[in-house]
Amino acid sequence: MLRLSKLTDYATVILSFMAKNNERVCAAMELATATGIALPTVSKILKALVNAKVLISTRGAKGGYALATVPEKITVATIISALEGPIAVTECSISQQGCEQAAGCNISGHWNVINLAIYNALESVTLADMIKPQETLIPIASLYRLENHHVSQ
Amino acid sequence: MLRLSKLTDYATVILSFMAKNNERVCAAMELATATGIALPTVSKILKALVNAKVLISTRGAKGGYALATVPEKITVATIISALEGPIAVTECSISQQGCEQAAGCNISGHWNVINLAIYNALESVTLADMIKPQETLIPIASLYRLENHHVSQ
DNA sequence: TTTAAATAGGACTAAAATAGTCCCCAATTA
DNA sequence: TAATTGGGGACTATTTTAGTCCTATTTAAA
Repeated sequence: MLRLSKLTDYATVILSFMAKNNERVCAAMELATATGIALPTVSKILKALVNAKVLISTRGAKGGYALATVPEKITVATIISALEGPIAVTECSISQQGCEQAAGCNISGHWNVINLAIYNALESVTLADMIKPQETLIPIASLYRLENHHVSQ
Repeated sequence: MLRLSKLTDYATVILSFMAKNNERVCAAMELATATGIALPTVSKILKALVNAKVLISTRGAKGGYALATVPEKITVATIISALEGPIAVTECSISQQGCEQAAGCNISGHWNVINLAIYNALESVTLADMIKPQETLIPIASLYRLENHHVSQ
């Protein structure tokens, strides 16, 4: 299904909330309450986002988290990478030493093309876009193409 | 990491082999031998591809599997959908009834934009492309952007 | 008509990845 | 110095994925 993890999904919810309160420093507890996500989970996500330099943290009383930059500069690609590592659809795209199927497989170059296309798509949407009211909502009809290919497995 | 399943990866290897032997009907056993993937696993993948109408099967002695159409018409998006279901990065993109975070989350429309971008990328590469010798190999340098965002988690 | 070869379908087990929780430490402020 | 807040990492539980196996069905050929 080519799915993102739940944690990544949560991260966008948390970051969206923070973007709307742009100036403020938010404590993990506050974010947990605001989003309805359990505190330990929120903490885990925030730590990953700090490591990826998406957020800046302040320790101690009155501490908390704040966006490291403006929402316009935080891309979806960055958020996904922060929680899931590099964006690559196959293992062999990451480890440079090719796969065990080397005999039958010489298609890694093509996966790279696909990776790049996906990366560009993810890089083109920012946190600022995500908190916009959905004027840009796309017509339902165009989504049916996605469903057409579903096969119960 | 936004990763495809191993089975999907195997499927591209199997289909690539078949595309190169275009005319022939291949038995599961033959494909297992050619690709080095275990027979039961190959079988499972072939069944899914038949369900998705990517392959046509013939039962009985001298039976086997053949491509349902020319490699030019089999897209990566179709192959992925066959093994993993619809291409959608978040749960809420699939079930139309929104998520539990409804209060804090009104970004599903934006996920849909992302889904569509990814889908288009996957739809633009065909099985025929994948079996081409890699004249189109992209420069290593352009991939470094992907790695930059890696964060150990 | 029988036998062998092959797929269909689904149940089942094993392995791996993900999600979620918890604890103890470090830093900051009042 | 006490209270508050994040940092880091270990740990458990859950879910998903991978992989195997069994039985039925179909077909070609002996």
